[in-house]
Amino acid sequence: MKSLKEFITSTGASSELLSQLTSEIKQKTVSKGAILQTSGEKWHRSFFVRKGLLRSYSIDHKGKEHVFMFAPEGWVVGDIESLTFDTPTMLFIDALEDSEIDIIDSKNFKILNDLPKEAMRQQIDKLSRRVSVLQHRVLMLISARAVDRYKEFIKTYPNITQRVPQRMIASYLGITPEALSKIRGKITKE
Amino acid sequence: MKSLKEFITSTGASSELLSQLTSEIKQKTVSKGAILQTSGEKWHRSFFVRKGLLRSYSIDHKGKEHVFMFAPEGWVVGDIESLTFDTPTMLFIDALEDSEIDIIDSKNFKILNDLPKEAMRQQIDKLSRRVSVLQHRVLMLISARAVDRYKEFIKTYPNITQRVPQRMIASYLGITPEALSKIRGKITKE
DNA sequence: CGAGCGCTTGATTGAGTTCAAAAATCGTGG
DNA sequence: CCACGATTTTTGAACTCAATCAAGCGCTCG
Repeated sequence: MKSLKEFITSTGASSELLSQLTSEIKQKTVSKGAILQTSGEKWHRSFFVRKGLLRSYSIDHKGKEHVFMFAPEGWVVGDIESLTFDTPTMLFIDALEDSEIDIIDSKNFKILNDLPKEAMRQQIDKLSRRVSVLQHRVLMLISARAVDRYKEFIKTYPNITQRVPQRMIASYLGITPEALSKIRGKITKE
Repeated sequence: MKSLKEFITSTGASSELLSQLTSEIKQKTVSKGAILQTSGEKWHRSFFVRKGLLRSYSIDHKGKEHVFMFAPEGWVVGDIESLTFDTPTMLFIDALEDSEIDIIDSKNFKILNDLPKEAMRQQIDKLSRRVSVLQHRVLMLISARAVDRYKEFIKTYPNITQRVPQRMIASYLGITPEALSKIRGKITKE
């Protein structure tokens, strides 16, 4: 997977800007289980996944985890809310596999506003894609039964389905691991 | 409420660009119940609400409506998915009140890419806010009971709560009108 | 090799749905 | 401005899907 810097280079950023980025985007290797972000604080960084798999999730007042998203190769994960509005995040981020990541901190995020228009256009495009995905997920959550949400998930993310424990998929779908297990049982009988 | 054009003027767009916008952003008055967009087709326009209240929603295979969002004054509503990826939309849009709107069609959306950086930055900001809102909603949907989702809703959108029929709020929350009615009954008893 | 973690399976409980019907509210024509 | 029909909300009973609680199995990794 290309690094974030390579992506940005392709947008025609000035070499001056690129050298700034070089010094501020840190490449890092993390091992499975590593926690990259905890809730309750203001975090001003996002993670670009070059290799591996990250996850963001919240923990409710009962101590229950709720998976917000999985981020495989090429994805960016972070808390746009905390980042954009400078509020404490609700999200934890950890590594589900040994991963290679680029860490983009908020200074860079401000730099992103000095990027060429093409890079901004890409940013708009990425955010639009994100909105689409979330829109789709909201509609599924308010309109479809657990079975159908699961079927949709394995169809949309067959790759992730293989790499992630069932209980996390259940969490992503908004149901308990037991419920998902039973759903799977019924589906395979069909 | 300022018109969309006024917003764009404030970003320092060239007068040339503005005259283009003048000819392409159509101001319109629609009355309650008017349907502005239907699903199944590719629509390349968004609606900026200057006054009134719009709603976007999907209809499932059983003919049931599912409210995706409410758009009061100052909001933009449309299907970013259809718009960005040129796919048929799943969303209907209609007017819940007599409304004054600016219609931005996809040509203008392309023009938006020729806007000053400041306007693009605003676009990024708006999309980020949208992502935040959706993120929050997803987390509520997968982690909270109907009661708490409702309490959150009236806290976040007290204004909309007054202007919209219960059944649509129920739909937005992903529950039936009957369930919401019972929840309200219990809450007021407390 | 065993302890713990994750998945399964079953029994029970509870939140929310469905169906039905009454009560309240809204909108419209007269 | 009132009255009436239509829509919306409320209430209730029976049911269903998914949560909770609990126990057993299979893996793996320490």
